[in-house]
Amino acid sequence: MSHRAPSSPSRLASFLASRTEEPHARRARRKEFRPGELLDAALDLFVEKGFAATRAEAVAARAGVSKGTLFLYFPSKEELFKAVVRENISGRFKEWNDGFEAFEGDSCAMLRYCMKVWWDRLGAGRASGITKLVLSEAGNFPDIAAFYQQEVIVPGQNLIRRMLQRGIDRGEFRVNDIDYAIYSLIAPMIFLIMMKHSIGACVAQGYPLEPERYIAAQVDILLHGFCIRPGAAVAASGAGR
Amino acid sequence: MSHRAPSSPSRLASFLASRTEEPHARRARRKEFRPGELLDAALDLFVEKGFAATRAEAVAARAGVSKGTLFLYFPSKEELFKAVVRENISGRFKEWNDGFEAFEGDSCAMLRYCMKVWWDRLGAGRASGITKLVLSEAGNFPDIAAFYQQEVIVPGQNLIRRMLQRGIDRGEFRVNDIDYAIYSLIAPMIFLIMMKHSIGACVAQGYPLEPERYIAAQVDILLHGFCIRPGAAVAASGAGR
DNA sequence: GTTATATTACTAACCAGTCAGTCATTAGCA
DNA sequence: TGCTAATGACTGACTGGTTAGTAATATAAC
Repeated sequence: MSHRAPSSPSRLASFLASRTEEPHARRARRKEFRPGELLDAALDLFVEKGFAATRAEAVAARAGVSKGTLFLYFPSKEELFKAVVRENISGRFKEWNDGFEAFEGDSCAMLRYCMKVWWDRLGAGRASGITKLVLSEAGNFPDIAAFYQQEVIVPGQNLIRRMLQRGIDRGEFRVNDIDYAIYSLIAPMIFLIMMKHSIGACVAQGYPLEPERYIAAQVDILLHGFCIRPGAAVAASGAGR
Repeated sequence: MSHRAPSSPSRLASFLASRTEEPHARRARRKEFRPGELLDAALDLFVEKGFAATRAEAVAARAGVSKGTLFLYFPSKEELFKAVVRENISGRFKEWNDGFEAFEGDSCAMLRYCMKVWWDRLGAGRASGITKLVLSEAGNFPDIAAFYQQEVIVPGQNLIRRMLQRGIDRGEFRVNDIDYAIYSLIAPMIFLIMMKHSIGACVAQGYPLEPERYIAAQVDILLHGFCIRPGAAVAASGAGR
């Protein structure tokens, strides 16, 4: 239990390092690695069980330390969670913004590209479970909701808005109500996240919802709604994948 | 606390009845009213706090009884929850099916009509909070998830599928992938529910998401994607509202 | 007075966060 | 090189508080 094998590359590195240096170290002093290992364990458990149902002791155990050590590095469960969000989501916005700024090509292709990038970099990984967690437990933890709102939701919506605005400015998108058109992109993403981390993950359905196929279907419909020349653009970008 | 004023019409009726019949009845025997009052209180609290965070004692207190009485009528918290679902959701499917069967008119109008009916009868009320709850806590309560799956999700998806099939059969909808087109309808509904009962309800945003406007925007985009003659149908049904 | 209904007090089990103490490590010294 | 003292990372029992469900007791209704 306390000497379980690590599952991620970064954890593997420090694990092997500690093994070779100190073959039996049950109480090894590894100050520099603890925060990262605790964050990694916390992400796993928060995604699996949610915030309220994740026990601090379980996080510590998964990181190979005792509960006391967890509270040595993070002042509370809530601060631990915020650190997980910063590590896995908000800290990566700059990279996504740069990718958006650098994009060249028509806006239909950009929309399709963004959905794919979103899935590859966020949706498909563990981090999307954080979004599910926040939506699920916002009502019971208003501080977390407010934190997530300003740290993730506001920047995310700004990015999508600028993407739509680019399409309008270039004369490629026909959008009546830009404030609500944003949700046409967000809703399918949120739904996919909920399916992946909720009902879809625990009920043995006959239909496991293939993400790529789902995204393709949603994007096709969105492009019919947004694009001024949908037929050409949809066919072109569809062939490009 | 135990004699708080009731907040819904049905509860008001039984409350007044008990007051006039028995002016001081602290321990009145009202066997026939208890289950309904408990279910009503449970719906309120489950929607407000979720399943895990709702305390059995709070449900009992809101219904004006002690905790022991709650367990006299429902063998466990989980059975109480299932009874709430039957009372508020699965018990109403027949009515919705009948409404669908009786619909006359083109399929674009039907799609628009169904979204509106869904919002008026389910989304706008307390019952939509149950859907949010199940999606939020499915992972921690697999029995509840399985129950909801067969009791609500399967019948609901069947209804939507038949609606799309009707559009295809009548030559009004162009749908490539009917299994995934279903999600194009479900995703905006689920997203709206999550906004209403999660982040949207607890964070003081500048944008409170007007449901009717949101639904109108989504339906317009869907009709552009589905309808074979979107221009005419969208304009016509849009004018009809 | 009997019975069905309702209450209260209880059990057993949880869990975040604390703190007094342990022990691996290292700095200082001979 | 070998010994001792000081450090601080780490531990786990403990506190104070929580809650689903039960059992003994009380009372309303007939």
